[in-house]
Amino acid sequence: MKVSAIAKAAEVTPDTVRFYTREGLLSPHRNPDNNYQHYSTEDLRRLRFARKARQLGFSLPEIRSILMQADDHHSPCPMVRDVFEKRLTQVEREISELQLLRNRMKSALSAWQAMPDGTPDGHTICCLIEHWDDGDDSVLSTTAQEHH
Amino acid sequence: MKVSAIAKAAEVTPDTVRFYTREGLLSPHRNPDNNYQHYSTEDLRRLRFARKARQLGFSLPEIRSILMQADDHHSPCPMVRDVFEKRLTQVEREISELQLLRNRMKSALSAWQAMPDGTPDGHTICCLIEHWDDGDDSVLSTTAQEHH
DNA sequence: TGTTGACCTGTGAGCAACTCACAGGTTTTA
DNA sequence: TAAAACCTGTGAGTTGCTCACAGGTCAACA
Repeated sequence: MKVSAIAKAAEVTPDTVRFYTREGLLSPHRNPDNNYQHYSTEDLRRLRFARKARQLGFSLPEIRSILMQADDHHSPCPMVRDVFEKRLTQVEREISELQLLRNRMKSALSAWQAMPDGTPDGHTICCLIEHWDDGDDSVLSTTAQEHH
Repeated sequence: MKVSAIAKAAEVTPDTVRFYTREGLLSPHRNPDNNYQHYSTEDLRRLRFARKARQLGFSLPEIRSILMQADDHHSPCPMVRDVFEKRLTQVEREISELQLLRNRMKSALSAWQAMPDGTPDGHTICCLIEHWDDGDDSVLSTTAQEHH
């Protein structure tokens, strides 16, 4: 298989395939005639595995070490269970932080219903935000940093 | 105020202050004697405003344009209401995607209770992940990409 | 007066996981 | 035979910081 073929088979872009190859997750061989990469069905399995693992929240370095352990005929499963549980905890924390944020946004929004827009007068920039009481319990300090 | 002073007053690091200055959110003047930056209380207000807006999920470009509108004596509030509502929608979508992920992780975890670890045999990498049925409704495709 | 330490300066790289653009070589199709 | 569609690697862009570096400035103490 060439890049586009394996990419289509795993439902990713050719760029992602090339990226994973650079990162050492896939090891195609090269056709000396035209310098093209050739991917085996083994590579396809690895690629699909990597995508599944990504969906479960594993990082690329984590996935790489799982693959390398498997290459050495060591079972990566205990490590997987471990990282997986840590990730689950993380997901639950993210959820509750986002729920907190949502609640605060909703109450801000309803508080704003009553407020006029106002024009900046040199003392206030946007009253909506400045007068928003963030009730900071400092649990949220790193929350909203990673949205799209 | 010098960098460290304004940073402490707004509870951020001096690096963040310098970064925001580079990004044009703050406009200190410079002491020609020693080349140091001097921040006014106006800058402090802007910095605090920016942090509040960040907590609410505004991006730096968004914050910059709010500040610029305010500098021009146009009220940024209508724009704020607009972006804010879009952001709320986004937060709610993120929450439900994360909840979906959490549920799938939990059921995977309990399914794994019964499974042995197994050693890679060339046909399987890590049975835990490979045998995980992701039940992909393609709503999750971009979900787990932005954690820590 | 010297020197130690704490501060300041700007710039450039690093993070994560891609995505896109570029310039050039190859293969397929009309 | 020539255009279209593919392949190659590399380098930069994304977001919001954070950290490192090399060098300049300043206050205090011996």
